[in-house]
Amino acid sequence: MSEAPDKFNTPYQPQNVEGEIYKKWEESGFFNPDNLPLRLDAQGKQVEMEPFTIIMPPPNANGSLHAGHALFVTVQDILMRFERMRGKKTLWVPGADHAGFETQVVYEKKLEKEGRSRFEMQADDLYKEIMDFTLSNKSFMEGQIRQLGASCDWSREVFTLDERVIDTVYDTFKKLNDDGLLYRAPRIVNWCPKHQTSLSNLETERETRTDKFYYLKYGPFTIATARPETKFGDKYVVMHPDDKRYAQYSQGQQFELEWINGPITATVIKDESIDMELGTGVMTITPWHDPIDFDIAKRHNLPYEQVIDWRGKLLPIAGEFEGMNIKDARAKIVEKLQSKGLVEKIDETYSHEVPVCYKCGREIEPQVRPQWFISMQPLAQKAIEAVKNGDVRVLTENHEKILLHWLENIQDWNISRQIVWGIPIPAWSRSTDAHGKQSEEWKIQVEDPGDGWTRDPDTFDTWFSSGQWPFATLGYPDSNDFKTFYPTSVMETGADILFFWVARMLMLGLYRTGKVPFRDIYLHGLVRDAKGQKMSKSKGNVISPLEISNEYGTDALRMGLIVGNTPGTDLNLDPRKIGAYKKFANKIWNIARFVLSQEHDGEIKSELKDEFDAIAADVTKDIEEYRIYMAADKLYHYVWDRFAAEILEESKGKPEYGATLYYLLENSLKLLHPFMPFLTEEIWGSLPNKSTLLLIETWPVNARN
RNA sequence: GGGCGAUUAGCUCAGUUGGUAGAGCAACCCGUUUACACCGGGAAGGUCACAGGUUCGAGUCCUGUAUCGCCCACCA
Repeated sequence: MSEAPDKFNTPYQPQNVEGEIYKKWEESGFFNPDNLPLRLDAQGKQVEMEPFTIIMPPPNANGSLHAGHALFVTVQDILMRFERMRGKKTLWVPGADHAGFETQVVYEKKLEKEGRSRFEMQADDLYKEIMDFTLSNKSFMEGQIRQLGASCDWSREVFTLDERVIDTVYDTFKKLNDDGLLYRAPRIVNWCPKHQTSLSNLETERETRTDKFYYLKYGPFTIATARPETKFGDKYVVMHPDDKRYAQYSQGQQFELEWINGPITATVIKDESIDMELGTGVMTITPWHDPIDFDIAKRHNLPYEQVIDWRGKLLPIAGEFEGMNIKDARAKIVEKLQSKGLVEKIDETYSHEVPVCYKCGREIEPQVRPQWFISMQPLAQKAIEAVKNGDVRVLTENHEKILLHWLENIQDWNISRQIVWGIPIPAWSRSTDAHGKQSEEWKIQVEDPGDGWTRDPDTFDTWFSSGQWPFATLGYPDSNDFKTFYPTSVMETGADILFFWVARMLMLGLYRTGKVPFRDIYLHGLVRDAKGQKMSKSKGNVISPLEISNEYGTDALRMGLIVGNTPGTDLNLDPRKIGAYKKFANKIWNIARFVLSQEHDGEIKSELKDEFDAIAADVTKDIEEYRIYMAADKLYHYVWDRFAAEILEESKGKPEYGATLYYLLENSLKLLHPFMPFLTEEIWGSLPNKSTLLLIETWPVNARN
């Protein structure tokens, strides 16, 4: 009888081995594709290694990793370890995201707690403070990614504010300008009065509200509005040209009327965008604070005037209401309208949707502000083609539909943000006075053009730079890495950032490099709590993956995140399920203990080998086709129900099984390694005659091609 | 308003191209004969939302209904 090493006398204790194992892997250098051992064919000739690349979605360096991070690290690590063992030249590029607005919001909350405010700080000081905050979070976060077992190449780690990333972003901005796809224009933007910045459409959410709907007398008309506080400057009344009720009024006709702060002159406008069914079929317009009104004003070349300031207070145009917060002002204004007999009726049950800031929930105040916009349609068109002709494949099919639908209805993208934490926009302006006409001249460049020029104080939307991540990280256009590893193999990320990030990467990648940035898009769903509720701090149901890892072991956490989790659908993370896989880890541990106590002599039983090889082939196919949840489940059942429960029991007292047991153990460890890397590596080190790491062992099934 | 999805055991969910329903947890009975009590054995539990259709055969494909959910959108 052989003896299993002493460590097998106690149950498997992940906390004792994981740190050491990770250190061994990292020090081996094999996370770096340049150091991988050469593969030789049967004739001893060196085999050309096919690249396999994943760019890790860079976690926001503003806090701890959450369950979603643990999920993507696990999925990607499984693919990387699988392909590495299959002899591919595997590169997994880790990163960290400065996460512009997101991080600034986190930092502002911190400032608030300290009784400070960013609006009282110098931009440079604020920037420096957030940088320190971000960098310390970044190194903290890197430790957590290691704890989850990520076999990524730390020597190639990229931060979204690295110089070469910024340079790439600047080049793209300039190219967009040169190609006529960039414009600066006063447009209605989504303005958050709390955060004092504009936001893209994706950064707003909708809330259904029941508000009062006021029917106001406007000269001979009745207009309906939910926002009387915006109506001070309304001097145009608009109706549909075909509306018979108002046929007697003609375009441009003027009339006098008594309004909130006195008599005004109004003008009739006919516009086909008016819905005759809604309200009274007549409305006045507030072009500065409403997108529809803005479009009407633009079509008819009407002036527009700001009524509400950037902090949500009324401007002098409001007369006696100047300086009031719009919320407080509404009731007072209605009171005054009522006293003047201008309120016809009030509908108390008007239900509508209002846009709110996705961070603070405050109502968005549409404001006109000159911003940088990208004309998205030409970019989207290329992306649509790439999806349709299969250059990029989307998992799953329903996400492909969602993506295409969004791309087909794309809107121009506002990439200016009025925050300091981000990449400064490389644009300079000066006003010129040509022929008595004031106008603004812009230059797109990083260097100061000289006297009289002022730099745009805004920064880029983070997603504009993130959208260039795959080619920026790989050193487009000249580096060897770019030539070797681009297009990358898989983009694996959350379905919730399909539009924010994946779609933008696809469009900008195609635009800059002419190639798709990734071949496959693998989207995972949201990680919810055991009951299927969204995790949130306020509910107190947030499950920290690191705590789970400490309690049950990283391998158990990984299995719990994978099994039963089909791509694209949400996953409920139940600690009890993780507990089940902790038991599985111990089961494998004890299988090893038993097998190591046997002599490994004799013949390998061919029917058991064939049976195993069939499972191995099956599992291989599952991983190749991204059914990793199924591969993990199959291994679980083979190892427990077949190998341990039947084969092992059958072998007791029969020494001729020795070689078979070793064969099955060794190869099971290989198959399990991508899923449960720590445990399998630890056992591998205890097998006789094993001097190399399991990390770079050869996968038991040949690659398909 | 438009789009996408879900409905399978008490709970949470799998079920790859259509071929007599599966897991984890919970609940029930039994068992400490040296791999493992982080265990073993056994039994129980589902008209696969509903109604039609295609098929020799449907949880799986098609149509409709109901309920739930998600995403997108400038209705005053």
